[in-house]
Amino acid sequence: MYACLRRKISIAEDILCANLLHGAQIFVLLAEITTLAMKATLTTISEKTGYSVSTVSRVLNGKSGTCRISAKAVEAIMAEARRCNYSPNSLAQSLRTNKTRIIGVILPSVTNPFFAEMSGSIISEVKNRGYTAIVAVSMENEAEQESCVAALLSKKVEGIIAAPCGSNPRLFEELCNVIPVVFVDRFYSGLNLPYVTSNNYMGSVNATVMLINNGHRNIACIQGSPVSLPNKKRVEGYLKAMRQSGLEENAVLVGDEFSVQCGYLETKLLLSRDVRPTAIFALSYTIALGVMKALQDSGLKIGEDISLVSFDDNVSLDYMVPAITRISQPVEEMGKLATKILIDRIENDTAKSPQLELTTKVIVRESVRTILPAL
Amino acid sequence: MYACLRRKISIAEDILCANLLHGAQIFVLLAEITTLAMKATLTTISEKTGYSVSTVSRVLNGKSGTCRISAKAVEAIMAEARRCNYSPNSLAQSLRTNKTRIIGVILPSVTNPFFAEMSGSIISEVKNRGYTAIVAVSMENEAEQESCVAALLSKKVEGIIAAPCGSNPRLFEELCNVIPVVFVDRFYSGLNLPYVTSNNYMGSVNATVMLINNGHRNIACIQGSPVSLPNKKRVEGYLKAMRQSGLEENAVLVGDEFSVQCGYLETKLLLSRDVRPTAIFALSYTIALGVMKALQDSGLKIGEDISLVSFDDNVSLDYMVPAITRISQPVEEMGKLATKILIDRIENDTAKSPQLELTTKVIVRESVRTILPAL
DNA sequence: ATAGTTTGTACAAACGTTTGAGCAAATATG
DNA sequence: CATATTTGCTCAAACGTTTGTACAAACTAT
Repeated sequence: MYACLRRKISIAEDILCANLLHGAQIFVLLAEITTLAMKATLTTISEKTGYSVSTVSRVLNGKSGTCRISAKAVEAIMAEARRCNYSPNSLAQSLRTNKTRIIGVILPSVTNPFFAEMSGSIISEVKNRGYTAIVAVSMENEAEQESCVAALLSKKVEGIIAAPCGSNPRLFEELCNVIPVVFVDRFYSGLNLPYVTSNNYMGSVNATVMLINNGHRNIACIQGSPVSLPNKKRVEGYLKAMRQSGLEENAVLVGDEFSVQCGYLETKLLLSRDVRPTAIFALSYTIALGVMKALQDSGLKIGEDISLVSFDDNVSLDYMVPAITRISQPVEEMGKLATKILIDRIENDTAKSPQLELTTKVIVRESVRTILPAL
Repeated sequence: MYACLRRKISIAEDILCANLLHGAQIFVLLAEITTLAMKATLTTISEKTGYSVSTVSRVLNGKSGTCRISAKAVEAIMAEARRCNYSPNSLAQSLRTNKTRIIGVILPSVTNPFFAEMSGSIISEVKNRGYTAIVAVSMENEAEQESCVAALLSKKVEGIIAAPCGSNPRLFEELCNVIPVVFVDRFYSGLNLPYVTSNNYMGSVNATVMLINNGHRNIACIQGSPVSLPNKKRVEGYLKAMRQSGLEENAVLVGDEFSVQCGYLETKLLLSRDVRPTAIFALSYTIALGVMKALQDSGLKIGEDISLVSFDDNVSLDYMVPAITRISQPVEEMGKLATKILIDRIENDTAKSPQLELTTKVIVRESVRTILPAL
């Protein structure tokens, strides 16, 4: 670990041997390097200043006031700490105090733009609160998710923020007996744990109603993974809106995965049906990309020949031709809120653990055509 | 921290009080919960089994073979460890062994798709090697970057992978005296440290030559942050290719930031010039998005009225109309290699620390028009 | 039977902190 | 001047590991 340093010292020693005449000067060099090499601890500071380790500790923790420490001692200790660039050993601190100030984050992915933004927002908020985040990736794989939890626990994280994968709540059911857990985006309705998600149901209702209001009757919906709770809610919203408008007969629900390929294939199939949909509601950004590809293949123009609405916001959707109308979730806010809830609970056992649904927003662009009612 | 558990126990006690008659049954419940509550340590296992802490430690570390431990002891200890769900306390281990098996990652952002993919690849590779990654975000801010380093050091990371921001190498110059450092994507040419980047220079040459071979003479280049080394290399490549074809007079280099806005504004300005470029080379994905927006504003059709090539790959570029020709970097491989180099160096002081440039690839789509030479 | 070897285990120190308790010396109070 | 209080500090234990050393007991060889 300190290889470079050792190398440097060994070089210094070589120089020393080769230059015995200039001993004094060399010693300065060696002293400097040694300062760096000698990782400062309370003990080294204690030895240098002549104060006990406990006094040094209290001074460096700013307890000089409450613990009656002389100004002289404070000054000497602070000076030495600065000189040797002291930084406390978190490991020892944590071991002693039983607080690591680390929180674990489990996400299914970190490249998917939605979760990328989520992780960015969590990392930054966690840091703001003086904690450190360790983010682990489950890859939508329950076994992997379990291994993430194990890894985080052995690092003694004080709490976990998770967008769980799979439908079996067992892991988290046990986990929440050990440390505080907050879900984000996804959650298990069976577990009465705090979560922050967006109102997927209403977002989906709004999208569908918008299409209906624009004259669409045959609206197909391409869903992602059916076990995902947000997906379920979106599907519910779609079906509800269709039913409410007496269009339940026309509802077409296909798809089984949040992927470009799923969007692509399902669109191909939709286009070969007897009754072609006039609008497609893609339940994720990736699915929408697949839809767009398939429509291009068929030479259909979005916003003219067929309409498209996508769930999830992504800056690139504004650069498509035409720009894609979509439902956006307050991703950043979700991350920040989840972090806040978790840390509040860590620091205060009695803090409330709410279950929040933030509102989604329709971002209107040009991918929805208005169909005039046939008279 | 153990609030939920305490609550559960307290509930259990309530039940106990209320049901003294069914004592036996209740005790089982309490025992179960207590098992969970009592965080297993070497000491607890030692007490339960009657073997000393050292024996327990050796057994659980698989040293029973080399340390002559009886099969009986191994069995008893393993059984108890399983029963109480023992998991070693990493903090104590690390404190004792001076190895944390944590590596720090410093990236300028984690939402930018390039770095999102990078972080995903690093996190996964780090985990494969049995380590844990802590990723910190510098937000392209040198002060923040310094605070990231401090945070990581206090967590006693064993090495750092960084895509540094800013142009001052001081921080990393000092850092590399303390722990191994590997740069990824960006690096400081003044520091002789290992890095993994892609051949930005050749990628840029190739892109420019392709445009020239397609008959373009007025090729504008929109750069990102001029202090960024990859940016510099790309600019060099562009200029080199232009010069080599005797087009140095035609070279137009604008821009100063990797952002959508920069791409947008610079394109607006380019279009208002006396000599309009027939092709634009955007040095990043975000810049390309801005370019596309500006071109749409002006009613110019990409691939017909004007050509566009972008640096960086992004799946959404295939869904633009037309799909955008681009230079792709092996992002995932860069992350994996950097991780491998770092961990090899951590585990083996004498491991080599190479400086790698992976090759870029041209992904040909439909955004480049062939201009026939005027005779 | 004696000496030598092997086997199985325990002891104790160390890693760097934090923190309650203790204790002289200095100061204040009567 | 004797007693009480305050001041400024130190001691020592503890957190959960790892690991070098020590040491009986059980064998083996003579």
